[in-house]
Amino acid sequence: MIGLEEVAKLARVSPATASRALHRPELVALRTRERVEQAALELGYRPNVLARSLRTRGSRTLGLIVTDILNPFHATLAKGVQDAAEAQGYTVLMFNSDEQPDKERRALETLQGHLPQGLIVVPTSQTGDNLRIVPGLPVVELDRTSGLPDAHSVMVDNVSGAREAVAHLTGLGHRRIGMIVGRQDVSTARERLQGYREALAAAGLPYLESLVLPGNHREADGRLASMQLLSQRERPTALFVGNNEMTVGAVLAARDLGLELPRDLSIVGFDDSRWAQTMSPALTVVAQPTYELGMVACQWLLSVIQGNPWPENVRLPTVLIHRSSTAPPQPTRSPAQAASP
Amino acid sequence: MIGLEEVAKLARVSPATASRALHRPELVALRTRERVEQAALELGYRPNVLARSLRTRGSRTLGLIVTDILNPFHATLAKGVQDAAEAQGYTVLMFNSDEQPDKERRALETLQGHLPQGLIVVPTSQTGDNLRIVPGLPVVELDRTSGLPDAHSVMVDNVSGAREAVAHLTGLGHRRIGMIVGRQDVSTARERLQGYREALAAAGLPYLESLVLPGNHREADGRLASMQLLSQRERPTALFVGNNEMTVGAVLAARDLGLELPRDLSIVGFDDSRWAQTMSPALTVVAQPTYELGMVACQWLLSVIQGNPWPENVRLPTVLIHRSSTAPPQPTRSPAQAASP
DNA sequence: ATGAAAGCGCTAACAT
DNA sequence: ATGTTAGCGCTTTCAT
Repeated sequence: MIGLEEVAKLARVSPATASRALHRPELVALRTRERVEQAALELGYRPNVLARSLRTRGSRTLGLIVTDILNPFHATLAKGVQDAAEAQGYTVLMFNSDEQPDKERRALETLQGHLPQGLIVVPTSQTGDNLRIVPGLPVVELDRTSGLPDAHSVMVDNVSGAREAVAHLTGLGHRRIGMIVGRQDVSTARERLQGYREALAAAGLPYLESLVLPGNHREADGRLASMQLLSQRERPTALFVGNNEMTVGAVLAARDLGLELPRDLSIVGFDDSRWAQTMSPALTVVAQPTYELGMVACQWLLSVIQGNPWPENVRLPTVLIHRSSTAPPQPTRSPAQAASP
Repeated sequence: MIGLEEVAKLARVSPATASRALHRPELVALRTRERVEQAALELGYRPNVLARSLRTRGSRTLGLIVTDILNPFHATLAKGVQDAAEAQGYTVLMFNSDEQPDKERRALETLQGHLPQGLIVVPTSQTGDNLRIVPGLPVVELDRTSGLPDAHSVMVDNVSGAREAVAHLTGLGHRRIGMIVGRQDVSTARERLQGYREALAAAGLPYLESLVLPGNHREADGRLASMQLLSQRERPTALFVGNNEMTVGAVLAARDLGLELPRDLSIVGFDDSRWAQTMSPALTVVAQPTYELGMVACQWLLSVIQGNPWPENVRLPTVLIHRSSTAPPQPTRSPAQAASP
C-alpha cells in the first residue's frame, strides 16, 4: 500500500507537510501543495482511513440499522441514507436487525468498534436499552421512535395519514371499516391506529374492537388477520391495513374468499410500492416519502455531527393516492355474500 | 472509551497479556484469562477494531458492491452475503453502483481506504478496469461476470435456465416466441439469450431477430420493448423476459394492449419474486436461489481469505416454476386479435 | 511555511 | 506464562 511517507518522499517534504497539503491546503505554500498533489496522484495514493480515524477519533463513518432490508420500504430508506452520506464523504455501515432486539444489540456492538460518528436506526422494541452500548453517540431514529424521552426522530405523520385514509372510506359511505394493525410496541402502529379512531369519531362511527385485528407486520399475519376479519358474520365493507407487507396478505385473503375489489371490499394500504401500483385493481394507498425520509435523517445527523444543535423532530407528510381498490359499499347485500365459511 | 489498558490494569496484567487472553486464550494461564475476561466484562470493554486492523493489517471487513439495492433480487443477494459474513465475525461495507461504472469506481476508492480483506461485486461493464484500484484483493463476482480471464464467480446456470423456460413454451406448442433481452455487455443477458436460441433450435424453430428486443433491465424498457413486440402484425404467442424488472413491464404492456394472460399471451419471467407470485395470473418464472447465491459467494470468499485455494467457479441451478401465465397458444386466432394499433 | 516527535489502541516480536 | 518494546499510518502539537 502507498503511504503518506512515500508521497512525502517523492514530493521532497515531510510526512506532516504532505498530510497538511492534502486536507489543510491553506496551511501550505501553493507550490509545495502542488508538488504533493502531483506525487499523490502519480503514486495512486489513498489515505488509510483506519489510521486517520484512530488518530483523529473521527471515522467519517455512520451506522445504519434497519429492521428488514428485504422490505422495499427499508431498502429505499437505506438508499436515501447512503446517498446523503456519500454526498458528504461519509461511509455507511449497514446492519439488519430483522426486528430482533438481540441482533440489534450485536449490530451495535460491532458498530461501536468501528468508532462511528453517528447512528441512524429504525428501532425495535428494545432500542432504548440497546443504545446504552453507545453512550454519547448522536442517534437519529427513523420511521419509528423508541419512545426515549430525548430521542430525535424523522418520521411521517402517521396519525394524519391514517386519518385521511379512513376518512376517504367513510366519505365513500363505508360504515363498517376494519383495520389490520401492527404491534402496539411499535410507534407507527400506535399512531396509525389512533388516526383510524379519529377518523371514525369524526364520521360519527363507533370504534369496535372486533373490527381491529393485530398482525406482526408480515404478509402472513396480514393474511391471517384479514381472513378472520372478513369471515365475520357481518363483515366489514372496507379495510385499512397498517403496513405494506400486511396489505399484500389482505389482498390475498380477499382473493381467497372470492371477494372482488372494490365491489365487495375496499382496501387502503399504508405505504406505496410497485406491487400496489401494478396489482389489479391498483391499490389506493397512503404514500410515504420514503427516500426523503432516509435522506433527511442522514442530513440531519451529519449536521449535528458537524456541531449544529439538534433541530426539532421532523414529520414528513403522507399523500393519499386514490386508485381503484376503493369504491362506495354495495348498496344492498344479499345474505349469500355475508356467509361465513 | 474503555481501552485494553484499563482492562489490563483492573486485571493486574500487562496490556499484551490482556490482548492475548481475549483472543489467544491458549497462550495464557487459565486463571489470568478469567481475571481478564472478568475485567473486560465489568468495564464493558469493546475492542477498537480500527486499531486492531491497523496493527494486523487485517480488518475483518469485506466490501460488497451491488448494482441496485432497490431491486429485491439484489437486496436478497446482499442479505445472503451479510448473514454469511456476520456468522464469521466479518463486517460488510455495502455500496451501490446503480449500474454506473463511475459510481463503482468511487465505491472501490472509498472501500480501499478501509483495508477490506475481500470484495464481492456484481460487476458493471467497467469492472475489469475498476478493479485495478484494489490490486491483489481477493474478489468474487456475483450473479454476473466481468469477463476477466482470471475472475472467480458465483452465478446461476443462466443458459440452462433460459433453455428450460423456452422449452416449456415450445412444449406447450408455441412457435412464435419473443424475447426481451438485457444489454449484451452483461453476461447474464448474453447467456439467457443463448439458452433461448438453444431451445428454439432444439424444437426445430428458426431464430428470428425481429422477435428479440433489447431492454436496459428496467421496467420501463421492458414495457416499451414488449409494446413494440406485441404490436407486430403477426405477434408472438409467448414471451420470455430476461429479468425481473422487465417482466413487470411486459405484463403491464400486455395489460395495456388488452391481452389476457395466458389466453392471448404466455409469459415466462426470469427470477421469482413476490410480485410474480401474487400477480393474477401468477407468473411462470425461472426461479433463482438468490439468497444462497449471496451466501455461497461470501463463504467462498472467506475461505479464500483464510488461506484456502480458489475453488472452481460455481453455477447454482435454477428451477422453472410453473404457474398460471403460460398455456398452449390459442388453436385459432381471429384477425381481430392480431390487429395492430 | 515546514519539520521533528509524539501518540491514537492495539498486537507481535523478543525477552525473561 | 507474562512483560517490554516497537510500530501499524496518520495527524497534530510544538518548535523553528
